[in-house]
Amino acid sequence: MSKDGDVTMKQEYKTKARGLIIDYLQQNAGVRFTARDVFEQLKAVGENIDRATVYRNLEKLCTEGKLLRYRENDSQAACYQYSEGHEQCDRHLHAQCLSCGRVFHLENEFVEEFEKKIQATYGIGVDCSKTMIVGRCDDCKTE
Amino acid sequence: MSKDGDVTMKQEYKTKARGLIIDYLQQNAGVRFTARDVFEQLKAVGENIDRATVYRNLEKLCTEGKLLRYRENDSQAACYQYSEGHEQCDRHLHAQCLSCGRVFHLENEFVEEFEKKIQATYGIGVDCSKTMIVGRCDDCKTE
DNA sequence: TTGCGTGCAAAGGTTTTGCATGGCA
DNA sequence: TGCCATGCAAAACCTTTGCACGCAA
Repeated sequence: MSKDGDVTMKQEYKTKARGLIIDYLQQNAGVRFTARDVFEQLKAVGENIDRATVYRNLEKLCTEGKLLRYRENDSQAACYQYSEGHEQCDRHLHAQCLSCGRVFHLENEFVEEFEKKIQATYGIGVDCSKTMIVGRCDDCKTE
Repeated sequence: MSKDGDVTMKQEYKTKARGLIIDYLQQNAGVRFTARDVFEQLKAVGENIDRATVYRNLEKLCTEGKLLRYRENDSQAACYQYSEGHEQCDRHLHAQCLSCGRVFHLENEFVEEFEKKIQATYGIGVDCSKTMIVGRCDDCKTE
């Protein structure tokens, strides 16, 4: 009888597919992408990794907190972003520019203050991994 | 030659489908729902409104600003919420409990403060109509 | 009469799932 | 050997689109 919270760690293998996908993340750190992007990029360089494999790996990385997943209003596909040096993305809020797609990590005191006030005023404990502040960054405002 | 920004108002008809959909919104004010929910509820009461018609009407209501549309991380389907008395939803932020689905309208001074600080610190002008703070409300924490 | 809204059907894109196979430890 | 990851194929969903028809103004 095994449960999710099992003490024994699930074993993991280093596979070609996973390696290629992680390479993709690192080469595209800070950039928004979809599962399709990964799939097609790998295909373009002659690596035939299956769609399902891409989805399964991205899902896993999200679960581990290494990858940020979110959805944009105008797109059916989920977006992902990998950020080198931000591997605890479930601990702080994020904001995204809907024009250039960049994601900013709001690791700031006033943001924590904000979360506390939301809790105090509305009784809502904010879930950082599922919240995305959306707007437009200064670089894109002049466009 | 007509354009989107035409001076002449597009004509609108009062139709059965639209009436039924607006009824649904009013009966479900403050509740999160999907296009599918609307479709199935109408079907359940014997009203065979087409899926496409539901989508088209919801889309239109969103464009008019009467309806809030957003996407949750874990669902492929878009979510909608109608709020009686909150017809200027593009002016304040919202927070949603991912357990019960309720949406809270953050019409509060400290929220505006927060938006200003985001602008000042990160250079991002927050778009309220596309942002959803996600978390868990007190009522659902005990569950 | 005019033109918008609807129903219908079909297509397109995204994501998941079951199963057999292959490969790493 | 044992078990996880992958590839493959199919299915499930969500959403959009084109077209012809009906109905309100």
